[in-house]
Amino acid sequence: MHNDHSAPAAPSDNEYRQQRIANLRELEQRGYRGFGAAFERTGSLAELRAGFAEGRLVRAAGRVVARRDMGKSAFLHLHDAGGRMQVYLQKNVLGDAAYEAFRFVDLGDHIGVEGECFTTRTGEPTIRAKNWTLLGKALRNLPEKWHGLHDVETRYRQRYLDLIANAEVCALFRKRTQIIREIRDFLAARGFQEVETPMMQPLAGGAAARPFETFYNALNAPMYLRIAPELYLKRLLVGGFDRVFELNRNFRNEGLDRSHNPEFTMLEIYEAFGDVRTMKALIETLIVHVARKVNGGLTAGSPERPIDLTPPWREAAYAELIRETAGADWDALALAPARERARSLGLDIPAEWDKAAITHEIYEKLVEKSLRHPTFVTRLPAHLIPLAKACEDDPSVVDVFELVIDGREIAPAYSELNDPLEQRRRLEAQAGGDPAKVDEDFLLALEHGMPPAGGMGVGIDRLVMLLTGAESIRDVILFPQMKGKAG
RNA sequence: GGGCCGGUAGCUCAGCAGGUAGAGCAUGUGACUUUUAAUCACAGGGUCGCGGGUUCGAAUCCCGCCCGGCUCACCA
Repeated sequence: MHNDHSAPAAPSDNEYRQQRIANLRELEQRGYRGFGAAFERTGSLAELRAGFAEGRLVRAAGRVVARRDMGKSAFLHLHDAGGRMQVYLQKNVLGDAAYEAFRFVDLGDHIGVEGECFTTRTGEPTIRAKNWTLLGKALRNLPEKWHGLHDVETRYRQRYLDLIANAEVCALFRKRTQIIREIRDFLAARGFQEVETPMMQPLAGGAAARPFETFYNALNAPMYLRIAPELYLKRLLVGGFDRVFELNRNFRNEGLDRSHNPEFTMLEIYEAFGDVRTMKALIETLIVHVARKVNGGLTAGSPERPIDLTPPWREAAYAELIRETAGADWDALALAPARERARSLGLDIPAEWDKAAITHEIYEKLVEKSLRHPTFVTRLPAHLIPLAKACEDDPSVVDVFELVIDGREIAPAYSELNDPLEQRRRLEAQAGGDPAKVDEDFLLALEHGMPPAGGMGVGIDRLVMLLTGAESIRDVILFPQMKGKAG
């Protein structure tokens, strides 16, 4: 029992909190409301700065993040999500009572001010406050103004502090929002209909992963959080929706690391009468479009590791990439020399592995990681992917691609299997003889006829990592999963 | 799960051949009506992640645990 499931501890107390509560009481006695009502602003701080005009009367609100007190006058910096503005307080302008009361405002408090715009002799656009009002008292100290908040654990656990202290984090999450909006607009403009399918499912299908389990009392039945929306989206293809997509959360009861969070955002797209080639054209156009919109160009990744998204992207067969890494004679090698070849490439190969397993180890450990710029890997071995159609010229490989960028799988796409009899054989094999694990409701839908279709999944968090240069999935999820804190 | 690194004031960090815990910012008091990392003077502030052990004495050494980061492995 490592995790602490008890109720969170009461907030810790300290001298700063006591001091701030005392200041709050002091302000209340002077007629201020500690936690004020709505405050009509002329604009956000960024808008006020953009529309700055000497002598203009404005109303501004924000968090006090810096304060330079000089006796009978003081400078403040107000801060909001998009910008910053300097405010000048003068005793003879505000009057004695309002000026004195301001002594009890702390860094971190939200205030509103009204006053005229002017420029200081150092050239800083500034509001000369005629009056001020308290909008929300802060009872806790903020991270330090200069060094900011570095502690990674605090940044994730108390993201609001990260957003206050680190402007680039704010900018990254704005970009994430923009990316998702561009994707929706792009797909809508091409006739794709956004749909919502169940997140709570009686069987967790459409992928191979451990699901989170819960219990629905009214039905007296177990339920699972979805690991993929795929089987419901295919039911919609049967129903005649010919272009659908869903952009929402999946849940997988697996480990946590730099590229895995138990809940993550997935885009799944299905196009009736298409196949893997229509998906290829779609994803290339989509990512190029989004990169141009949010990055202003086709360079992605981090400055240390730039990625060139200029189309057309490379397309290469799985076997071809293996030969590039393992030798042109790889296909002809017998098991023993193949094992020796793989070991000579630095891989740890157990003696009992067959050649297909060794080949895939080379792909995962050497080939995939070396594919920095976008590459469509096609014609994967059929045994790896049970839900795709076989290639017509070679039944040992399937008609799919995996889009790999910066060594990470960004989007797999298939020519979807629409043969209900074949689908039943594969699902029954996957269920390992347990009929309760076969999604009969899905098979019933398929038996009513699903058109041929191209389908694709796009890991949105990983796409955001690519377009922002983030190195951890935790940097692109506002509230990433963390272990419970004990001790 | 293995290895390595880390957790000290609200924040950023020093201190670790064992000898009563430090700095900067922030906070408090005082001075200052164009500052912007404001400046000047003085002051307060700590369960050194948690629990054991060794020792006259532990932030420091040893053991266990918690949390985080990197990395390898595993799973998909």
